[in-house]
Amino acid sequence: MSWTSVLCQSHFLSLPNNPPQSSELNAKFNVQGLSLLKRCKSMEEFKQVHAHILKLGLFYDSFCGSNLVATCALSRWGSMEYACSIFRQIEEPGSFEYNTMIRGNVNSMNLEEALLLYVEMLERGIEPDNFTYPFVLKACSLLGALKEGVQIHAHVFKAGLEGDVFVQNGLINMYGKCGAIEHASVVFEQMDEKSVASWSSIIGAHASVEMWHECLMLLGDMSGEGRHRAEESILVSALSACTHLGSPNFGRCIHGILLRNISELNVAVKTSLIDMYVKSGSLEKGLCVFQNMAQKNRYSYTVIITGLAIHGRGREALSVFSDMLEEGLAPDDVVYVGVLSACSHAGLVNEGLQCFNRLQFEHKIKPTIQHYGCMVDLMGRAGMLKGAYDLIKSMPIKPNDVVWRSLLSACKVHHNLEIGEIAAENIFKLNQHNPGDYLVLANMYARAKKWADVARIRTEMAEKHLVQTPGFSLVEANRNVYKFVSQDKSQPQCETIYDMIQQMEWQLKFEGYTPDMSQVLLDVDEDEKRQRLKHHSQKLAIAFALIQTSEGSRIRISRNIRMCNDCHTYTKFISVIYEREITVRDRNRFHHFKDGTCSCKDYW
DNA sequence: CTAGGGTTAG
Repeated sequence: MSWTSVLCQSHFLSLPNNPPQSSELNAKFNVQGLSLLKRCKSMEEFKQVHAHILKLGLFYDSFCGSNLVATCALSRWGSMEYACSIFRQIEEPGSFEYNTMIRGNVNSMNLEEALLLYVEMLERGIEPDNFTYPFVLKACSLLGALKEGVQIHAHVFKAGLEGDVFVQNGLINMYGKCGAIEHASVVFEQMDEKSVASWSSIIGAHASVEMWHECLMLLGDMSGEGRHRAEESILVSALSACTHLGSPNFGRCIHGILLRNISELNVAVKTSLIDMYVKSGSLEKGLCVFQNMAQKNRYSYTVIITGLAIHGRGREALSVFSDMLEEGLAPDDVVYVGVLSACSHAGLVNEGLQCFNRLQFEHKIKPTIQHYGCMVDLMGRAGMLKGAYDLIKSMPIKPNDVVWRSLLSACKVHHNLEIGEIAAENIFKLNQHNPGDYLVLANMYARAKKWADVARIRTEMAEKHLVQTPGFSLVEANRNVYKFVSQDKSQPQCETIYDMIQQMEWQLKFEGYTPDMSQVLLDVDEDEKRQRLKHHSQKLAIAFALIQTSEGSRIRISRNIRMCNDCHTYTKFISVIYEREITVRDRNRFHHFKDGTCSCKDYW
């Protein structure tokens, strides 16, 4: 039996021990050896084949050698170290060998190594080609190495490859990941022939620097061109844009596109969908998608837990969290932010404290500033002001304005001027000068009848030219969004709205509502205060929606700032009197008013 | 004669 036929029988263990003598046989061996190589299914098997080839003295055939490296570097079971050791034995590696090694290193995230190989290649006078650049660019993008990326871009020009579509895509990604979005756009715009990958890259790049509006514009441009159909990755970026822009209508359109074009949505897409629905107010839709997911991962659990949290459904959030642990998924810091904020929004003090302990001691996560923020919030809302303050003082990281602001607003709710002053002072010390914080402090002084301090704060505000951003409420009706500010008279139906307010007021009184003026900051008499309170933006928006939308339909309102206590109570009454579900979204969470109660259980 | 190119969520 000749040795070649033994080889053809495919088992390397039957390789002969005597190397063939003639060069013709040697060449034949390479063909057989190669097919053998390619059939390897594990590193173990591969090493044995390799040993045999070495023993047969056939290694230095460059074709076979290259394939050895390629197989070892690129297959799923490959080992980069081993590939490297073979690579280093090749006397004159060419661009194929370097490309292979660079790619293998990028795949296994040895990014610096990949770049070093690229440099070595240049030093040895080996010309990188159109397959080299996409990989080294990817290494730069994963490293966020803008400086190196720019250099490589220069090399691309020198090599005359700036028109290669794959190189261009690589450049767009590299610039995008390094945050140099203008450069990414320049490359993109200069492309003659854009591929779907180019669109995906440029849209993803805009998403990664949070240019949400541009994301959606680009998607529009792409569809307008009509040459490429949006694929999953693009739509994930677009969904994320909708979520951040709070644009549920557009989000629903994208859901439609997905359903029409893609048969089975992947985990990433479903996760973005859930996030979009939940953050734009449709918790139920989000839950529905979540429950229909065959496989879930950390991301999916995070969005649903965070979603339940912002809707005030703390208990359910905790139960989903325990499902997650039961599934064997390890929680990370982000999931815990969701869990803790769920506790804080729902007033689950003991559970929150317990989770904070588990996070540190069971799951060995170092609490971040956000976790501390949640805990301060949790304790503060529950009236444990001293505890919250002590926690801040004991933090191993420097507290930021967000943490102090949580404490400040807790002090406002629980009327603790002493700690409130400390909190405010610390915010100002961080060079944060938000009119809102000054006003909260002024309000607390006013309540304590410390008029001199009120005046002092007001002068300070004037000196710093701080003007409070006016609160507004957005409401959807007749497929349009209408904006109301307090005391708004700019709407054409203004009179009807104010008449409606009168009518509502009458009914409210009948049901036992009394205006709560404690949060009106203006220095005016009681009558004037009462008058002002009546026409807060949210009330105008509700009146408008009651007139404009069909009976029994849900009213959705978005606000830029928290609503005052009075608007909260008022809306509860309206929900029962007019039999409407009303959803109000403020900066942090959703309030669902129904049958006279709010999902936040007056705890927000 | 060889391998190979982009991207996705909290």
